[in-house]
Amino acid sequence: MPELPEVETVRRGLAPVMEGATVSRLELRRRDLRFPFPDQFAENVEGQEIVSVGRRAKYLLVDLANGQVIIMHLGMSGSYRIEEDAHGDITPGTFHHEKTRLSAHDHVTFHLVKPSGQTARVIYNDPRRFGFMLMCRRTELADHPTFKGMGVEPVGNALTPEILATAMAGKATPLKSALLDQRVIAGLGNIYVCEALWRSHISPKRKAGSLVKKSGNPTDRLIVLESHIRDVIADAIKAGGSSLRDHAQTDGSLGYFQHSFAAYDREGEPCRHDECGKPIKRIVQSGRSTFYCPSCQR
DNA sequence: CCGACTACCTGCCCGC
DNA sequence: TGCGGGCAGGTAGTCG
Repeated sequence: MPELPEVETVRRGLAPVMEGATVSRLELRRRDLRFPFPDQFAENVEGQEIVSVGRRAKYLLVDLANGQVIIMHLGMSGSYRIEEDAHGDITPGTFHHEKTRLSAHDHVTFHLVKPSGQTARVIYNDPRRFGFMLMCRRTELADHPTFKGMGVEPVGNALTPEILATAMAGKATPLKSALLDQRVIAGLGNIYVCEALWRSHISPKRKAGSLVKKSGNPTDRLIVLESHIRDVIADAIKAGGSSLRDHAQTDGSLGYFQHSFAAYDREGEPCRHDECGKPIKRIVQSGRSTFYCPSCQR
């Protein structure tokens, strides 16, 4: 499911439940997802208060009071759901997990106790198990291999046309591939790259370097693209992300940005640009589907 | 150093 | 109805 807007939506769902709560138990139903869980994972998490739930690119970051941070990635099919007990639901001696109805791909459960004494469970489900959980000290996060060399966020003011120009100057690689490179922009994925290019009327096949002037400055078209990247990400976050296939938010509700797709997954359907209406085409670039309008994306 | 390709894994959808 | 092939939001490792 997840590119940046979906991960941000998940973060916003988890934060109110997790922040300030203490992890009474971390239940691992297998020894690995895509990678083995960290050594002493449960031991390092159990008993800790959760200080905050953050995000970097497509990663969720759960800060613990002991200075460790859990780095979580949802892969392609990961999702979280929250089960909250009403106050007083749990009588002493009752096991929390007796109330949980687990399904086949529920791999991890965070058993939580809020400051009020209310209990809750945050359950990670991931059929394909491309997701993973890592851990490191907060102070070493920036040097962690996962984040070292990672590019800027396409939210806020971090991304600029100049940054894109620097990254793309002289590159013969297709623009689509350059935009998917997490070392340039962190958090863009296949859907939103296609959408941003469509909004910008720019072909995904164009050479990345063709949007940079000889002086190294961004062309006007690159300036347009940069603003559309930020817009489409902001629009998608506002819509609660995109819910494709079985994905849901932490409360089970669905994002609705997929209804706003103009290019992604619309092969053969008419281009939505005014006075175009030509069919959207699907091609494969570096092994992944690209959807675009050959008529008005140049 | 780069870019292209493959592996990882399950489920769904489509055509035969 | 059943089955095989293709495809899916991701990243990391290998190879040229």
